[in-house]
Amino acid sequence: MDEQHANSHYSPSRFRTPDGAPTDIVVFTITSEVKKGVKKSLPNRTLRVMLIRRKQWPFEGQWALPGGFTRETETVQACARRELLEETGVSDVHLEYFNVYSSLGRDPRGWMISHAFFALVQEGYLAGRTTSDEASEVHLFPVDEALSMALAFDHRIILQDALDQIRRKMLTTAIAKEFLPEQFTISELYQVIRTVVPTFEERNFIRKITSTRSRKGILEEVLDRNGQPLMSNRYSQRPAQLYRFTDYAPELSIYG
Amino acid sequence: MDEQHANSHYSPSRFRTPDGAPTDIVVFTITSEVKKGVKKSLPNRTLRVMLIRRKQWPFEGQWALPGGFTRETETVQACARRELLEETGVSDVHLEYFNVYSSLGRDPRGWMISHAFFALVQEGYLAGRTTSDEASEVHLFPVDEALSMALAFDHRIILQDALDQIRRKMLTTAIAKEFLPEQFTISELYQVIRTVVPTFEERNFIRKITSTRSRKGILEEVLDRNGQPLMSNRYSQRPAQLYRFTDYAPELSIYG
DNA sequence: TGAATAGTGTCTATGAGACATTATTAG
DNA sequence: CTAATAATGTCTCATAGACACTATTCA
Repeated sequence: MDEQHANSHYSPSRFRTPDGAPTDIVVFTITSEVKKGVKKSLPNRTLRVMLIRRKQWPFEGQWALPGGFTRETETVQACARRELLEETGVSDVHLEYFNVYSSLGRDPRGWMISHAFFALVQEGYLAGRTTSDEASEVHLFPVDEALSMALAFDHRIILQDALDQIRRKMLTTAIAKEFLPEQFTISELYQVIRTVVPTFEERNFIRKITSTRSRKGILEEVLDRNGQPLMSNRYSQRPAQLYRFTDYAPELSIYG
Repeated sequence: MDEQHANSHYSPSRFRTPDGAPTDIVVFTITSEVKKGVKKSLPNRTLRVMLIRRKQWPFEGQWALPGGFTRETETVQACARRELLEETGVSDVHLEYFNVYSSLGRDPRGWMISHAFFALVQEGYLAGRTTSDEASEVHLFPVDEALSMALAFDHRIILQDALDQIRRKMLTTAIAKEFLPEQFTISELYQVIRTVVPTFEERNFIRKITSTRSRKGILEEVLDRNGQPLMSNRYSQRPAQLYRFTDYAPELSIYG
């Protein structure tokens, strides 16, 4: 294990080294329920986070974020991607590093420096793994509910930080697309934003987002083969124009 | 060293653990030189980064970012703050974590997961420590120059990432204040922004930044004891109004 | 026809952007 | 007076924000 430390100039090996570099992954998803008894209407959407009930010490029986220990053969990003695949079965989703947690005593097993990621996953991708069975070892909790629970380790803090991050990014980047199909209506987009950031409110949302000049084209209209506007009536009587995100990322500034 | 691992349920201890958790600190500063032969005029400003010449293996003799190994008695943030104080003598400056670096083989000494911070320091705070003596072991390089050098480890990548970060933050937050005195003129602010983000250009900068209604007060005018506007003629014949940053942080959004 | 969502008309005040012009002071 | 920076005048057009109104389709 110490073959790489042969060089006598290497002083840090005289000190204690970390007992592990785990990753913690905050998996967010938005679930949709159709309003019952109503005709075609927009679904009720809920921002949820995936938690796993721990089976062993420490924090046995408590809910915790999924994650695991980084191996010497992988980067922390690769570890997060591997753990996400192992625990949820999903790959090719938005997975982003956001902070490190190293407070003393955060893990009774020893000196653990944890790297926290958030993942944004479509509800459909998690099919089967997260039944509504409350006795399950894996469950999707509404974020508000999860924040009020006694989670393992410092996972409540990590969850809160992750939530702050995706709220900021929801308004300043196009990550809303991670919760939407490739083609969507303006109302769907608005609903997704509001589900993550309840304080967001724009009366004339459709005006602003579709006024090409100012937004410079964050969205573009979807056209069919004949160049005609493509509409959807999935959530409404009257068909609505479908849009998709472009690659354009506007630069934000407080100065102009 | 293993007394905390007594519990038999602790499986990760069977695996190899990291050989260290170093921090790397990208210390940015803006140096000013008065234009010679001119009367009162704005100084030439340069964004610089602090590098240290390594004295031992690995990368002996090459320039590297300051930093050091995290101890078991401190968080990585505390480590960064301690190293910054030890290597530059400064405390109470803006120090911010921005990324983790764990690619395989990035450090020939072993499995090192490095935590990267950037610090924003006023030129005056570094007095004495960074003489213009090229033979010194510590030197402030213009950022462009540093990026073209063969730095130790993956420090060129870390430096580039840090630069991207502060460019983004310069435009979306009030970190410009870290490079300015508490009271400053609009021209000084504009110069600082342009030094960090050369592509930034606003013809009517003073109009936008001082139109209270739109900016909702990022800046406020400094008044003297009699409630009269306080002016400065440090850089100009005609005295200019002094401003300071308020606590207001506008929320940015691509949607409205 | 009513419910539900989609989308437009219209008005005002404000802001962005461009450029010319004036103001203040040192030397 | 000139150099150098500070600041305002003025014009046009776009956008924000508010709110009323019309449009489309299903059941």
